[in-house]
Amino acid sequence: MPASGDRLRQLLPGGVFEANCPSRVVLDHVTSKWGVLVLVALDDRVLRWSELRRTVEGVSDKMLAQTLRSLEGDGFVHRDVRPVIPPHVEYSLTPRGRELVALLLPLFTWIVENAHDIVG
Amino acid sequence: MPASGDRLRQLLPGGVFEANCPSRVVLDHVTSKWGVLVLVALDDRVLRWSELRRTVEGVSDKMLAQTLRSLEGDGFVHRDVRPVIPPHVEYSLTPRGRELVALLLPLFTWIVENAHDIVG
DNA sequence: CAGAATCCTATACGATACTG
DNA sequence: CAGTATCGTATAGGATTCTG
Repeated sequence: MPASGDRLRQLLPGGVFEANCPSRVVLDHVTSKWGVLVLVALDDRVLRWSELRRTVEGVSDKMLAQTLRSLEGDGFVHRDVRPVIPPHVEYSLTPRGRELVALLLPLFTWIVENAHDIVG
Repeated sequence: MPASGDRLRQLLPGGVFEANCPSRVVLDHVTSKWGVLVLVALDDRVLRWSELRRTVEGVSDKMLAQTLRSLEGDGFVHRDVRPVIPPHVEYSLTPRGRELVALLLPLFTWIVENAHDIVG
């Protein structure tokens, strides 16, 4: 007979709250200031650097580059460089990135829809 | 005939990437360094300060207080103070918090399960 | 166009000490 | 027990400039 709190224990292995749990690293990348926004912006889309820069309003060159490198390093984002002049670079989600964004999107949508009630 | 990118537009109202969109504030609270961890720790549980402190390994007094105040201010967390000595304070999710965590949990679970492949 | 490099600042964060 | 207060630092993050 499951006690309170067991939903968590059923879903999660032990030790997920440990300081050295590898999930903390990934969580930090995804939940970084611009991580969620960039990932959601790439949902079902292929965007160039400049498009991404314009879409995610307020992000600086430095942070966009840093965020994209981090997400690329984790295998969420694919960077496609066309060897032309002027440079043409396209960003898109990898299969793993699509898995992640599929879970991110309901959360993001809920926050968007409820934000006004929450902070207003 | 929906083009690529329309899944996003179907789910989300316009302007969600605008710098002054209120969702940014809520998103920042939830995805703060300790926000997700505290929220998930409270899933289906009522925890006292010291239990929360021990559960979310590595969090400092200051950050736990700050995170809880932020989440309480957004209406995700309920703070129940028993007027006894020594003090007894219990933290739990509000209905709104439970809505949020219901969406957070699949994401968190996926990250935990895949973290090893991603950073390993 | 797509960044890298540099510089600078705000603040997020942690450690410690203290208190009703 | 459940915090607050103070202090110090690291680093996240922004503005600007430069380049293949």
